[in-house]
Amino acid sequence: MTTKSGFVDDYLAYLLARASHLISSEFHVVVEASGLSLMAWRVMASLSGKDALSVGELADIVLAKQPTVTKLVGRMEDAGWVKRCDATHDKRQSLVSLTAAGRRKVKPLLVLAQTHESQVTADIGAAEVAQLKRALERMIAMRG
Amino acid sequence: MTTKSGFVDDYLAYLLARASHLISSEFHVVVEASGLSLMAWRVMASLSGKDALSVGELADIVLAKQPTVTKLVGRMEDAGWVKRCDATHDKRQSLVSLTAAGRRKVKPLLVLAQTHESQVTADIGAAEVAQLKRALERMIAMRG
DNA sequence: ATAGTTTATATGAATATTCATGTAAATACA
DNA sequence: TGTATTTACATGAATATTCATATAAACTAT
Repeated sequence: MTTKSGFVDDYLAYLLARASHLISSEFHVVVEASGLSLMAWRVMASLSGKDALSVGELADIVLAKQPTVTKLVGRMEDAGWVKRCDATHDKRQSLVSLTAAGRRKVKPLLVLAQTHESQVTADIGAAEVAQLKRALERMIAMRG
Repeated sequence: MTTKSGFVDDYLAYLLARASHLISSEFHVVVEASGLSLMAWRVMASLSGKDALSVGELADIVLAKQPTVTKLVGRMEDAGWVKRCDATHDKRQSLVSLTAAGRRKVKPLLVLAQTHESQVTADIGAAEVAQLKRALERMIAMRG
């Protein structure tokens, strides 16, 4: 059931939060089926492209606080999905990267994420989604 | 700094999460200045229009799990912002409503939220925001 | 009405997040 | 260069969230 509430209904911040939650939740089912948390998935997806990212960069990307990411990465390290190494140029930084096992783990999820997005796009309309993305990107670029 | 990452960059779920987080964070500063958590603000904003909402309805609206809301409402009750009463028709339900103090507390925030949204709209463009809202509403209506 | 099922909320234990702070490395500048 | 400041990360304590489950009320079908 989708309950409507007076104030929040037409409030941009709420519409964004609700739409985000909705889309994430759908894929969350797939993610959890593979034994990862939503946050762990975000970390691994973020690392997939790159060679490595610092804890601070990861925190920015996955929208969590630094201590949260430090501990999340610790758990993921224990699980064997990521590894850390100290940066050579800036020895304060802790660089996080996927292990071979991590890459194997996340690979099918990247495909499934694309599939999910394609389904959303099919439901809503390619033009509409493209427009929505542009609007979101502009918003992020402008205020981020 | 806004770090970009290969995969997540153009991923709809991520753009939504990032935009949502961005907008919420901006207003979060205002909310915290008044001594409320983001979740407490959501609850109080949701209750502002209505006479009362059940714990389940609130959980749906504020995008949290039911036990989370039960405990959040408990804390807010201790703080004096909301009160509970048992529903007459369905005695399983616990109906939550704002106290007089809660209404006084949230009233200025509702105004500030409008102000904030107006600022975002001014920055991004009224037409663009209207279009964005429509897209989000359709998405929510279709898949919610 | 009765038994079985579903639904709404509460609660304790486990887990995750956050705040405040500490440490060490980098940077600024006197 | 030496000292002050800032930055990046880690960590322990406090807080919040979630999972699993319990309870009680409402429905369903007989």
